Amino acid sequence: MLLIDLARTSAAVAADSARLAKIRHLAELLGRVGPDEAEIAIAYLSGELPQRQIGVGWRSLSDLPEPRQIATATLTQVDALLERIKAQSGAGSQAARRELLGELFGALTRQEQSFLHRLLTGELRQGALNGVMIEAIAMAANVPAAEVRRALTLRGSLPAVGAAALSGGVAELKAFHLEVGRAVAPMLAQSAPSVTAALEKAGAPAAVEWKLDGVRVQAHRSGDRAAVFTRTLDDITAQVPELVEAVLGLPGTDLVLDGEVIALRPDGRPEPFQVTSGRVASRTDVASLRATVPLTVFFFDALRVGGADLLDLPDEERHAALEAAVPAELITPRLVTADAEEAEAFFGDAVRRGHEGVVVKSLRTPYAAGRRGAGWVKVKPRHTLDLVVLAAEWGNGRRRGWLSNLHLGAYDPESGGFVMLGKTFKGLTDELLTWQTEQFLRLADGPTDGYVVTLKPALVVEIAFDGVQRSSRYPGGMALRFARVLRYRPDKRPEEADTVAAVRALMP
DNA sequence: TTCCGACAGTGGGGTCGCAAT
DNA sequence: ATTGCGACCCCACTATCGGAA
Repeated sequence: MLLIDLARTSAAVAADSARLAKIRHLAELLGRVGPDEAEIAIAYLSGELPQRQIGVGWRSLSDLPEPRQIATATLTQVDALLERIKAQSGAGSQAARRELLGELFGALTRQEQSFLHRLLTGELRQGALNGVMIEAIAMAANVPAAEVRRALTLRGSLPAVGAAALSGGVAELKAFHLEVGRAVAPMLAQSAPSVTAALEKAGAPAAVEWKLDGVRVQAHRSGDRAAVFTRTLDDITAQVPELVEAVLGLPGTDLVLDGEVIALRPDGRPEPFQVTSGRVASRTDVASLRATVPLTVFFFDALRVGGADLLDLPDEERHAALEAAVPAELITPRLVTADAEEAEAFFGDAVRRGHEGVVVKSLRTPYAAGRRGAGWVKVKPRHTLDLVVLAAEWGNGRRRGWLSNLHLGAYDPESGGFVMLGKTFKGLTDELLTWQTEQFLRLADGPTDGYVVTLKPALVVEIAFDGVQRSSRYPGGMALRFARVLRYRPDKRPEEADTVAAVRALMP
């Protein structure tokens, strides 16, 4: 199959806003692809690469050769070149990658170049990723979507699952099983503004567990071997020896456990997320780092214990299996209750201990991997500040033509100026985007045709955020975490905005 | 007919490792 | 030694479609 076939299908998918139409376009193409190219086609059309990452981003893709007129590149040829690019490493590799990219793009037409460029930068923007592709595979292979979804959960790779569905139908899909040592797509949580709201979503009685501000881990043990995976199924076994030892120290020899790894201070309180994140990401000198920034693991779910797959069991039974397999000090603190007041108190206690909040879990839901079902609902406290809009950036995609991304600042009474604390684009409705674009263009303090439009400090906006963290990027040495717009405050003048000192007081 | 679950898109800050400068 | 880039850790929120109610 030719790359141009995929590029044309992608264009058709992007042109139709209806989900069912997108699915039909994708299924039609999958019906034509041969078995040896099915995985490549499925990967590309759901915005992935079979290689996962190849060390090429937006910067390496600047300055590409002129396109050709005739499309001749096959999927196999493109895949082989991407494989060669990925294989480049060491001194001179950037130039070598650039040369191979030139060779690759020089063999493509304009439409193919555009498709591959967007694919490599992760910006396919055709309105179809995994979710839609699952349905398309089901349609093309004439199998139930639920079977495709189940196999994906267990296998973690849609191209592999899709190719199996296309070649062997339901029978081949049913052959996928949980395999110790191969990561399962992790279950995700919805969020709610309060514990009471979360209890309503999950249904009482429910389990309420601490939400730790660390890194999600899936630990596998088979005999005397252990492996640890992240949320995106990356293998981080070598970076977390404490966790490996903890798992190997358990009595069971056939385990898959879900949990969170976090750096705790000697007094037991959690380090800021930045500390845990840096520790987990470090691959050099892990041995000495574990002495200074030790990691602790807290498990909250069990997917396999003693040779039995638990995915389809309700939470209550999985947790019982967890308690039987793992000592209490390695299990996330948890309260089962139907009482909203009791749950609120548990939440308050977790937050006072420095944790991020809680996750409220239905006792009845199976491990619905890879989907944000109402089975798990997270609750976190929310801070707010009134800040001043210092500048705005023009939006992309569906936000093209709108000033979208806000630069936010706190008031500094000493200088009479404003100190930038970060940016946000979240929480804005189309109506608000239209309104603010109009306002910003009136308040522009300089040219409005660049990427950033600087404003006269005049508008105050109420911002919600999760916390203040240390920053080397911003002049005040601090930045907001997960900032989002709640509403504009036309009743406030910029000098009435919150001050730098008030923000500093929120630093951990 | 209305409601709501699931998806995709639109970007945020921080950290590490590596190659280039 | 410093800088830029790619990859990945954490992520919130709105619009939209289409099946559920």
